Amino acid sequence: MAGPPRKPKTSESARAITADLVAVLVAVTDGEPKIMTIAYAGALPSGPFEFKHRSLQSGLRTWVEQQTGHPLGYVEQLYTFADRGRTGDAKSPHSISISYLGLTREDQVGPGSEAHWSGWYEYFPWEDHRAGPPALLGKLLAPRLRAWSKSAPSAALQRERWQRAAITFGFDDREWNEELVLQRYELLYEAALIPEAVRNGNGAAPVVPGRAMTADHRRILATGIARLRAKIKYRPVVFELMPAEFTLLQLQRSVEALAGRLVHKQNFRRLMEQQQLVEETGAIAADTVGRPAKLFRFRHAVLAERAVAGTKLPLSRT
Amino acid sequence: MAGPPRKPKTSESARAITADLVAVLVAVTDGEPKIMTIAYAGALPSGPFEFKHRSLQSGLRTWVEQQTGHPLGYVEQLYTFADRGRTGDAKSPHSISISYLGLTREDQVGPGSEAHWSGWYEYFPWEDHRAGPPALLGKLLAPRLRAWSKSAPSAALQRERWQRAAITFGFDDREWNEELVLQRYELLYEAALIPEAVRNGNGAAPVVPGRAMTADHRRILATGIARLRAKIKYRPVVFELMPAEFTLLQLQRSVEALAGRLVHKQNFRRLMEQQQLVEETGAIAADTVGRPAKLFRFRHAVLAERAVAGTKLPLSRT
DNA sequence: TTAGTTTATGCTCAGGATAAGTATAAGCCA
DNA sequence: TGGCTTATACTTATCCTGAGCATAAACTAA
Repeated sequence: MAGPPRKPKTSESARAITADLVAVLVAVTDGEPKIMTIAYAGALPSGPFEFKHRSLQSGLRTWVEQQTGHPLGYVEQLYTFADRGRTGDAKSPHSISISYLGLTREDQVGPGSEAHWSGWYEYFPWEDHRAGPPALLGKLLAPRLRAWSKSAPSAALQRERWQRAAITFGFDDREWNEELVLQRYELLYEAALIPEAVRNGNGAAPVVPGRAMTADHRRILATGIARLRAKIKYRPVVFELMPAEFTLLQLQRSVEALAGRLVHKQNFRRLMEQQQLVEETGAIAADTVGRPAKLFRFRHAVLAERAVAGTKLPLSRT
Repeated sequence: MAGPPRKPKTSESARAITADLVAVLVAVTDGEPKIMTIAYAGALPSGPFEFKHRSLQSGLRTWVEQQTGHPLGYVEQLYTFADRGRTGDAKSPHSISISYLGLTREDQVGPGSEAHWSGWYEYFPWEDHRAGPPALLGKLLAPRLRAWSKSAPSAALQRERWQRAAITFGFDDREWNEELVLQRYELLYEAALIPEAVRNGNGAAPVVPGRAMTADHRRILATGIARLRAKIKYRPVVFELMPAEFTLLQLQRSVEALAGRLVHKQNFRRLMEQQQLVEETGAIAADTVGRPAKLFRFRHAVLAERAVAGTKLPLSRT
């Protein structure tokens, strides 16, 4: 091991990169899904990963808790991105983004910082089907995507494009699949219908409603929403977004907020009951309209009792 | 923007790290699931991520194809790890590992290199339930885990430990859940029953069968197996592991190899049929025992026809 | 006081999916 | 020819799921 001191390995530094942590922090307030944003709602909170952190996850928790002043509950890794030119500057240090999904409650977040809660449907207006398919789907997206399909060089490609659009957006009487958030975003990106896709010049292409974000943050957000929409169907994660006590309707509204579609009330209750995910607190909800509802709490025991709790959602077809 | 030339930002380099790509490459040959290994079956293939690669995924494809001499089919990101001390050497450059799952066929892999195909149940003997629960489950694992449970400081903790063991391994007449590969590995790790957990000194603790791997490669493998076992149930990915033409029994055997458990033959065929995942080639399989079977091929059209193809598996309870 | 509105909660029903079993067909080989 | 193996068709019982009907319990406006 002894020997002449060596020069620092500069060849190594050619491969050196930096790592950023990006968080999709979700809360549901008054039946609306929110995400934490910075930079005037134009970016997701992110910070550098430093090696004083024990692990990626603890690094994320550390700075999120610094920013929000409150411990983070459920955390799950989403995806790692590292496309060259992500930052648009070839000279800038190359960076890898490791994204996470985190669940909290809005009222747990302290003041200060530039953090801000934004409704997530501001970024994806076409994803909210709680009041039926949004008008912009048929009025705006369908014709634009049809035009994009027609612009393909061959007839086969034209059909393929429209088929993809129809499947992901539920055109031509197909069913709406709320989990295809990312596929829809990527299709719109490919069709150059959103600002991120036409950012670097290329003229001002026609653009569809929905707020944009820096870099690929909106793509990360789409990934997070898709993951969460899939997860609530087989894991009891909704409860991370609920207060300690809640009525079944409040719980249902939260699920509907995330899924972007309505569920059948009676079936939803039947499911909650037979899976024993909740238990009555004995109290009755105050300040409500209509017949008073029982208050419930999450049965934390289920997490220990079974490994996978199938929290199926009775989604309405209408 | 003009001004005196600045010194290179050495403060930045404090955060500099390197990124490695690690691959779980899966094939199924003669009804046995295999993974590609290097270093005498003691490590997963891995390589540095360099920024000449356009993206993480293309970086992976590039060096996998260099090593195996054949293009890679299905690829999916698994997880990104970055725990400090992963390498055990605090002075070594900090590194992030981004792991991928890739599906191929063994016969597509060219010669040369130190690559080698190993049966994945060599690393996880307790995961193969095709011939019923392995003997070592009741004979070895149950008593060891029972002892570990008993060694907990409090009665409550003791109960909790055994409950976790029982749930993940299916003790006490619980059902075996083939998807909990990672949870089982991590439990054994926590109980210090596998070499990786007692590697850094700590004396020679009792150890359970199953080949170990360098660093956290066996954990990554467990992640990959778990992901694949979950995925075959709702996405038609098995076909990536099959030759162009196959009999339904061969297809079934591949699924069973991955899932580590048997499926009901008649129901399996019904499912394949009604989901229209395969179509007859018209030919009949040669060199078989028993009644000759029709040959089938994957209907690639389904990938375009629907977004999510529910390839449910009719798993046997017996 | 009553009709109307809102939410809560109990119950039924039909269709589909699923697990499992029975039965028969079609090859081979001793 | 009988026995073995695999292929393939069909049946049955059960459970899950979506959907709707009906009733209860509060409030409010006429």
